[in-house]
Amino acid sequence: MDHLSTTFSALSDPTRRAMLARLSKGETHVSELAKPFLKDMSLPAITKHLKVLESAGLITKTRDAQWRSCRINGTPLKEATDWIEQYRTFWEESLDRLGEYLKTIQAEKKTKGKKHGKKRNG
Amino acid sequence: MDHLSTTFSALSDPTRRAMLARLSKGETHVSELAKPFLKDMSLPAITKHLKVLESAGLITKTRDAQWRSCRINGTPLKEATDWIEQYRTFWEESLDRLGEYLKTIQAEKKTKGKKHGKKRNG
DNA sequence: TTGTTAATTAACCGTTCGGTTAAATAGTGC
DNA sequence: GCACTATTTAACCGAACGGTTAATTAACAA
Repeated sequence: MDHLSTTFSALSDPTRRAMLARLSKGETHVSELAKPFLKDMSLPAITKHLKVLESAGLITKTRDAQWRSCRINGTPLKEATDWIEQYRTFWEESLDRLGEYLKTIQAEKKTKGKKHGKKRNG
Repeated sequence: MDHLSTTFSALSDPTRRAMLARLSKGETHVSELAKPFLKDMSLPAITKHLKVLESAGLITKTRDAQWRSCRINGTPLKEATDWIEQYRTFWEESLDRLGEYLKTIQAEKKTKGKKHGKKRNG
């Protein structure tokens, strides 16, 4: 699988995004990182999620005695955001269109207001 | 599946990203959009990909006689990029670290330069 | 060396994914 | 109505996904 696909795929799971959210507040070892999720799933499940994040390059693990410390790595996120960025016009454009639309109905309201002798905001 | 997961999942396939790339150059109907992919897969496969993009809200389809015209919609991309944005520090931080590193080796070079009577840029 | 804790691996299971082929639906035009 | 084009749906298939439990590895500590 290509790099970008791996990144987006890794980000497409809420558990993994929650893990990144936790790691954004600081480095931790697996069992501490696991705590909030152990109500919902087993430790092996967590190991798997971490492996997905790691092979996407979104985290790195360092051995610290019997603990594995996890740290977030932003590089793939930058690549993802750079890819999305090329489509920026498509959400700014629609905001523009929304602006146009609002102007249009505003104009219509004014016209109707005049017709019906009703007026709003000048 | 939550909105963000659906979006990232839709973006995690290279065929679908290629389709968005094509659509970013303008609206087209399915069969024209399909052309570059028909070497690699069948039309039903393309229908499926388009359905994934559509249910993620990344495209909208409008009926035009017997053709379905596809148009890109940026809104989910904005949501995705907004989510990623909160991690910006994690790639800028590493660039900072790179900066620090460069300054360090620059300083070292200067020292060495003085030692060897070599100097660069003042 | 034996026990304890941390984490992973192995083997398995149901569901989803990305593809296929064949059939069905829908609109155009003679 | 019939043929043609555009597109989707149905049914199926193997591989990948997200989870499980049980067993294994690895480091520390008594």
